[in-house]
Amino acid sequence: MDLDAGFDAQLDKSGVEFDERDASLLRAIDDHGSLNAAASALGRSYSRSQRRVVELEEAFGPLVARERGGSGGGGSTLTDGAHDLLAALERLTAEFTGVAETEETVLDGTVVERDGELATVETTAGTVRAIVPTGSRRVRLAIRADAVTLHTPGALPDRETSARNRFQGEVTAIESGDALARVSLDIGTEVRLTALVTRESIATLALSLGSEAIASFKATATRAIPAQQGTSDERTDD
Amino acid sequence: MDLDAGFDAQLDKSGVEFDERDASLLRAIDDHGSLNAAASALGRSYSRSQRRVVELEEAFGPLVARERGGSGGGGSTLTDGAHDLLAALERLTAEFTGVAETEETVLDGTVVERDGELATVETTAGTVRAIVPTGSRRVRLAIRADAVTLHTPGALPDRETSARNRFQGEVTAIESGDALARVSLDIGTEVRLTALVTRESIATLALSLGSEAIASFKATATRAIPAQQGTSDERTDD
DNA sequence: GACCGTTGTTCTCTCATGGACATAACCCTC
DNA sequence: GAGGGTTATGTCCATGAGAGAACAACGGTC
Repeated sequence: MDLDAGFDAQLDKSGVEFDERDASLLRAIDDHGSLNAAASALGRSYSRSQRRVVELEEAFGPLVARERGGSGGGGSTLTDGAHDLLAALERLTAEFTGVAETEETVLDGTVVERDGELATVETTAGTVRAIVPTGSRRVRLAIRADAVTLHTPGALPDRETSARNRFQGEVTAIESGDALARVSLDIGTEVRLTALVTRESIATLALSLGSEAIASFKATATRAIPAQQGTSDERTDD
Repeated sequence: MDLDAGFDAQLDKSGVEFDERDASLLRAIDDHGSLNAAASALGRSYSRSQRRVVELEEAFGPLVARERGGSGGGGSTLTDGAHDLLAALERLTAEFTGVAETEETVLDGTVVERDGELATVETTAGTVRAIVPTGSRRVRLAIRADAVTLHTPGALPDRETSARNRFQGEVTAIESGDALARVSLDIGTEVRLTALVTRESIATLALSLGSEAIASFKATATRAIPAQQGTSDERTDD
């Protein structure tokens, strides 16, 4: 399936959403030194852009220091708040991009024990600790490939790390890119557990097809979603 | 700042975007057994909903098995493809939600070496290996709290794990929730490195205020974004 | 064959978004 | 005081999304 994951990131405050379109407007103001030049550079109307700035400022505080009259007619510059806002959205976008591009392993399971937002989930591969939204018993766990750490068997101390979801398995595939590689592990389930690691790590861990490796991932990095009941017939939970 | 991170997840195929609104339509069809009942249950017009289904199917393949005439006049059910699509969007949404809620530590740095998409970045806290988009020298690293693993000092084998970004520091704060806790580490920089771990882990690692701990995180879980030049006065680079 | 509730198709109407344009206010330079 | 380029504000129009209504086609049941 050539199915692309996309998104539209936004920062929300007091019901007003600051999105990528707003960000490009602020950046254009920063670049051109005036709201007028910014709008025309973006091919947007001045009036809408100006009103949007006012709208944003009502929620997010001062963003654009505007000056009219004076030599050159005036101009506008961004406030520190605007720069912070831009940086925040940029960061959020980067994070989302990471998620959208990252492959993940999916395990179905049932919650057997819960302690607040954390739960113990029984899956076909074994028990997993994960963050589970309350109210769901049958869940689907998504484990991001970049959250999986690989180790050599026997080398991992049992009690001295905070990552304690652990599966041992056989390496069934290694796909190498420039500097990164995707390692698939057979952990006794239909689906393979994939880990995204550097090629460097593959060398130092001496990984090759057929070799044994331990994959570990943190409970806090494992998010669960309620399993859709479409196929299953169970609705017995609370 | 009570600034909420939000998003709008969508799956893209052949230029058509399948978003949450489409998902709710499919779910309503699944629930009510007919496109007609689904549309009116959602308060939408039938004609639009019907057209949207056709539009989606042109890109994503058969989604709704429609039957007209017959006893009861007919009805519609979802295909397996539709269920898969729903599950995929649900998963993506769950992932994004995780990101939006997760706190992160930000480090500024400069790229000193690059190997494909992977780069070595010099930061105030030390050198970090991270995934860096090509073309940027000054970057800002975002390290998600749930991607940071904690260890007791000395316990971590040097060469036998694939997580090799490592910082030792002193615990400066522990905020405990029900089952999770946020640990702040002083790693010699202004900003604290925060890790999201289970309370259980805090106990087994014997963490307390003032104790030393090692934080490690994978290069592949560390994404960089080009640093905006706004506040800084350096513009000497390319 | 009539009935019925569904799917399919087409039309008009409304509403929100945003561009295009005009005008006023501003304030420094000349 | 005139000029000039900016911010600020209002009005008109094009576009698209979606509601609503009307009507044909369908294929079981009665």
